Amino acid sequence: MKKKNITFNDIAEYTHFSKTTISRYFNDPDSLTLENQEIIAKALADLDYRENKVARILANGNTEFIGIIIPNLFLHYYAEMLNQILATYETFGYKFLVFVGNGQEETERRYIDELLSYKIEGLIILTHTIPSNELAELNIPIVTIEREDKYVCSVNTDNYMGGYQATSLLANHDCDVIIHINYINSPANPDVPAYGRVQGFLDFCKEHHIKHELILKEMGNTYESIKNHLTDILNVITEKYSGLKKGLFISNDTQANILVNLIIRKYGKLPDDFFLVGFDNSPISQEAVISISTIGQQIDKLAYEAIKLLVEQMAERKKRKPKPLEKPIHKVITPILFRRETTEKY
Amino acid sequence: MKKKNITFNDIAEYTHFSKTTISRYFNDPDSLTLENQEIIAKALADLDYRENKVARILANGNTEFIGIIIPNLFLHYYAEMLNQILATYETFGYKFLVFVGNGQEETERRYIDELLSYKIEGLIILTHTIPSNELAELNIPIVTIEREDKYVCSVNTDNYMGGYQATSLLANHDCDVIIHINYINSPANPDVPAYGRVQGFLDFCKEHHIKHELILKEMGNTYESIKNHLTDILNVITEKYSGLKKGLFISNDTQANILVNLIIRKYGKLPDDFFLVGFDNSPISQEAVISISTIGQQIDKLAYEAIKLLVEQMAERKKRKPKPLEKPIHKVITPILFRRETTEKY
DNA sequence: TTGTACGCGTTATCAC
DNA sequence: GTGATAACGCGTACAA
Repeated sequence: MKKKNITFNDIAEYTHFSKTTISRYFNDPDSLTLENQEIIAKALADLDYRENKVARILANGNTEFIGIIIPNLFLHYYAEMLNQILATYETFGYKFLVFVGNGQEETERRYIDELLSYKIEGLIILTHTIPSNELAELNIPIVTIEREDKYVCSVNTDNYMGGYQATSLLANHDCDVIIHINYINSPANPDVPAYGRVQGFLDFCKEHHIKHELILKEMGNTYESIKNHLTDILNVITEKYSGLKKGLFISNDTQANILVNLIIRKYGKLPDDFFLVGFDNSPISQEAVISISTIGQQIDKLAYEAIKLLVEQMAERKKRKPKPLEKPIHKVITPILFRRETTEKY
Repeated sequence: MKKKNITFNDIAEYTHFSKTTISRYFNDPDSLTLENQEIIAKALADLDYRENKVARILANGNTEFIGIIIPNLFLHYYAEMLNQILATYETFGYKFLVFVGNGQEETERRYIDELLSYKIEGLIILTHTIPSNELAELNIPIVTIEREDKYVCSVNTDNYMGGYQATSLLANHDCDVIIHINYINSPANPDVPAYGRVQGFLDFCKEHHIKHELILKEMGNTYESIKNHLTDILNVITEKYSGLKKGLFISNDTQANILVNLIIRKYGKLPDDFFLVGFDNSPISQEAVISISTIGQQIDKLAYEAIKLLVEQMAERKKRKPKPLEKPIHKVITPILFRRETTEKY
């Protein structure tokens, strides 16, 4: 179909060099004389040559592809993470093949197969679906971000410190009782990094002998569902801890915002006995009707370190005598506390 | 490096068939006897064969790659659009190579070159950077979404209808004056689809002889900057149209939400003489302290129709005698009105 | 139904 | 500095 592609052969004929020399022009130009470089450069322009990396892949095996499987782009956290990951192209030059997981193992296995068939050099996993021991068996450089990571390399936020910091902030405001609302289903799943938030909360409260309550509740994915659950929780708390200064540590800003709105609609303002800290530093935390104090994950750093860790593994693999990692590397990124109106009042 | 890859050759040796037969097993299995299919299937499992699509690309030219250049993933609109585009993998099977543009033409040209070097079969453009006449010259199937599209195929929301609907809703609530706040810089750039919103607003007001004002203002990209601009606008409007029922049509939900919050902080509630409609149906419009009426773009349909239109072009190109489009196809998707508390009150 | 031989566009190896 | 030739792994006439 259509007009023939210009290849090294055409350039070679046109310039009376060999294919090899044309190839060298791209991969090791200094090995050619300057004038020959110019001749070839001119030929490329004359013939309007466009490089074909697919052929290069077949010849040398380097696709420069990284595969990504991400749970969704609905949550700002994931969208921003993907954004930051894609931005590393400027630094590392790797191209990204992106799939959005749907929570079903079989589907995600299909995605991984598809990615492998394109000879990706490494894989970034953000979904929680496939256990890390299975991922490890893929025998390809892998880095996970904020998920169960026992058998693979990973980059995570220091969730424990985040939980500790959030609780500490509420304690500093002399809250009589501190309540942590988290959506993780099981209280006993320490493999999920986000569980660290719970532990940080619990440890701080115990160490400082602060009255506290842990509310673990799966609230569903729709706004209505979350709102209804939080309405119930708000009513219970208000009654149960009436007269006490209440510190609320909510495990993400979306829910924190919904809770703040419920409070505003109930009282017209944030009552003096309510203090609130979210998690994530989503845009919503800043743009809420009352700006929300929150623990921010350094998404740019998480993304950068993840790709860096992946690139290192990929580079190691290309050596003649690659030595595989003895055990997975787990990097930890420090979270940042943002003090806003829900704790500092206004 | 490492253990050799299993290829069709290995399978052929193992099964005493030829490479061709193995190839046929994948591309036209029915041409083999059932028992031979089973023999090969077993061999594939025994040797743990993994297919190599890169080699297939080189052989038959079909990469099944689509390139995407998107402005950012910060705005929910783009994140959701990317999500819906990626989701079409299940329908059409195309894989996506994604780049985030940064507004600089040179950078985006580099991205396009890189994409072309991987022999993408089609290109989806959401950035506003490179003019469509230049895109058209790439001589590859292209579909743009909600951007200037004079010389290329595109899918857009019916922005004119959206603007008309929003204004109509405000008029139905007997607003004395309707004000449209839009961030597009120039009032005279009808090539940008979003300009249709302005035109729809103006036409409705003129047809129905409604007092109106058009506020076009570049507000910057930071929350602080937008808030400051909107604070000024709110003060001016409040004073200028004191005593009148005011209908505000804001060109996106993020800004609408910030404006609602400013109003709530000023009055504690949405005063009876304020009515408000946003645009986009972002999650924030539903989750705002007072849920915001808005014009929703059918992002799923936009994405699906864009890929469908692209796939059709790509298919046409593979025919022995492809006939190029005489002129670009522009599809239009109807927006949907969501009535919420900022107009229906509560 | 199955096999042979060649092409896809580049890189790697070894010569000169 | 430069060139000839063989990979890389699969698809596809054409033949049998």
